[in-house]
Amino acid sequence: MHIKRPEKTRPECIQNLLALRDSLELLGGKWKLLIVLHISCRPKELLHFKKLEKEITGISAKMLSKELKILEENKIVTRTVQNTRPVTVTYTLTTYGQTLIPIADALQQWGLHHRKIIKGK
Amino acid sequence: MHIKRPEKTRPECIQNLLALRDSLELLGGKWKLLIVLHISCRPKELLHFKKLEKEITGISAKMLSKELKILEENKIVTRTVQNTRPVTVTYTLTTYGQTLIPIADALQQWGLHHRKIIKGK
DNA sequence: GTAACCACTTACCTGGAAGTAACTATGCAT
DNA sequence: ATGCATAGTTACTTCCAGGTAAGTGGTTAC
Repeated sequence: MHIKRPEKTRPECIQNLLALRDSLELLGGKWKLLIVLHISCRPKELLHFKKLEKEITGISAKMLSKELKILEENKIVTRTVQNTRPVTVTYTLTTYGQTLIPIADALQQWGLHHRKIIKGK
Repeated sequence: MHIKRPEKTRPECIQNLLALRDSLELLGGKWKLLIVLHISCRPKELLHFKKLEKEITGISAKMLSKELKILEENKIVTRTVQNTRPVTVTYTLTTYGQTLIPIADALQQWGLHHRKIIKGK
């Protein structure tokens, strides 16, 4: 008699869809992962507020400020005031925030591939 | 003499931020990754439109229909009309769509962890 | 013939995401 | 005292993702 293979239903993954909702709620917007990836990619000299604003094409000071505040509240970035003149503020990823890098990278790679599939077609 | 270590700036990743924007534009909404994960987790019998609508808590027929259409246009899901009475329509992930599963899983895991860090605190 | 089921679609509406522009506060330079 | 730089904030506005509710078209069951 033929033993039925279990359907590959991955039941474990369904239980915690709330977790995916949480992630999407926090990170699903237009800017947050972009900011995280930017910070992860840049040398220290480019992590000032003004530099980020210039380098992240299209973002406004208002959005950058707002998003950074949320990221800070969620322990993803650290805000550090430097005693330069005029004062500058640098933003860096926390160790915890660095756990987002593989995810952002993966999404980026996927997007790169997707371009070829969809737009290159 | 001490040899200076290169800053870990990962310059390669900055070039293609457009790709991340693309991914976020397509997948950054409230429902798409949730739908993908749902389809990936469910046995065939639960992949009908009506079943999906019931199982994905909070989604409306309108949103489900709209999102599935976009996913189909992007070659992520396949729409199959079954000749049952009344006709049912099943949605499955394409091979290409399956490349999103690791990403959705990773985001889900991250969200699970994040709950503990932020809300459990 | 009417009621029920499936798979949507259409019309209408609203809250919040996001944009623009101007403004604040602080300190330095000339 | 005027101008410039950093790091934001505030006020005003627009737009659209997403919600609600009702309707459509096809088929079967009674």
